[in-house]
Amino acid sequence: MSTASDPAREELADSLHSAAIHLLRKLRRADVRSRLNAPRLSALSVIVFGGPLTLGQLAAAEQVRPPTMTRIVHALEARGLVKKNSNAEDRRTLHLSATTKGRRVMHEARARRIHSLATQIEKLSRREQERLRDGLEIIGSLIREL
Amino acid sequence: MSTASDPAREELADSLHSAAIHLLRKLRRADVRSRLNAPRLSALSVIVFGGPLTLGQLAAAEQVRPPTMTRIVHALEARGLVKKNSNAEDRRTLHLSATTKGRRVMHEARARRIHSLATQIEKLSRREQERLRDGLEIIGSLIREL
DNA sequence: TCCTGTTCGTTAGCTGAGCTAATGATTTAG
DNA sequence: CTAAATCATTAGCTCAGCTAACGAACAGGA
Repeated sequence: MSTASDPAREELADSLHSAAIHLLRKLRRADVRSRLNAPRLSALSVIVFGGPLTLGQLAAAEQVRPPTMTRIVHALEARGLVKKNSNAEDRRTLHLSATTKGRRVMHEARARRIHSLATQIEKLSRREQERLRDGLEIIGSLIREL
Repeated sequence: MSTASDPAREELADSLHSAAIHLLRKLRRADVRSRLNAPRLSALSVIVFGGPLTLGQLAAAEQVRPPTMTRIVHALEARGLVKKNSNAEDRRTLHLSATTKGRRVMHEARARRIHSLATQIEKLSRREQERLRDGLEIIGSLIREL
């Protein structure tokens, strides 16, 4: 068992933190051509795969406050990627759904965005890809608990 | 060997992308008390550990354009964490170095910033921590190649 | 020596993410 | 049927990232 001051654990946390910063900075530039940056692409993905959902649900899924999501959705709507449907059940809420164009653009942008990453992953051995997948699984659960 | 259209690899790239986004969003909030957000803390760390260096070198190390780094350094300087020393060798450049306060604040902020993360890591089994470290190593090399 | 081109950092000006606080509209509860 | 809660938006702030343009300083050749 580790003690509370285990430096290895802090170092681990630190490199995780650092990796996230640098990875995002890289990916941000990798996708200049697409008009979809990381937050927008991520939100659109949730709408595409998560079916119709309200803005509040989307904000919760993306771990963001509603005002932040309002603006992201507005940008997506302005580009014709997302449709805001009023909800007859509860007229305070919206039903967000992806348009056909939204679906297409999402898949294209996603492919572009992760292309450089996938290219690097391709160079890894089968065993290394295994280890990467394994580590990501743990990181995912870590984030969920945060 | 994987083929170029291996969906597993794209899925891997995608979850890496997604993990980075969500992790940073979480950590951003975790550290409200500290006046040091992720980019500033990261830059200060490089200055503390990387000894005196110029703004251009720092920008390169952080994978950011000079104007971006100019503003980050300005904020650090305004808080008395970093000193800009003129360089006699080449008066176009600066020598950036951390102040005593800068070193102290960096260590404190770093500890705070990764605390929630380290707490979660603490809950992982020894084996899981191993897998996390392993995955991060691969992610690190991936980023370097990007 | 001086002129020219290059390099370094800064400034100006833009887009966009994230937040809190306050507001209007609607629904729910009492 | 009024009061409280909930949902999305607006306003207003800090900050990160970029490109373009610029002044200051260096380096090299006529």
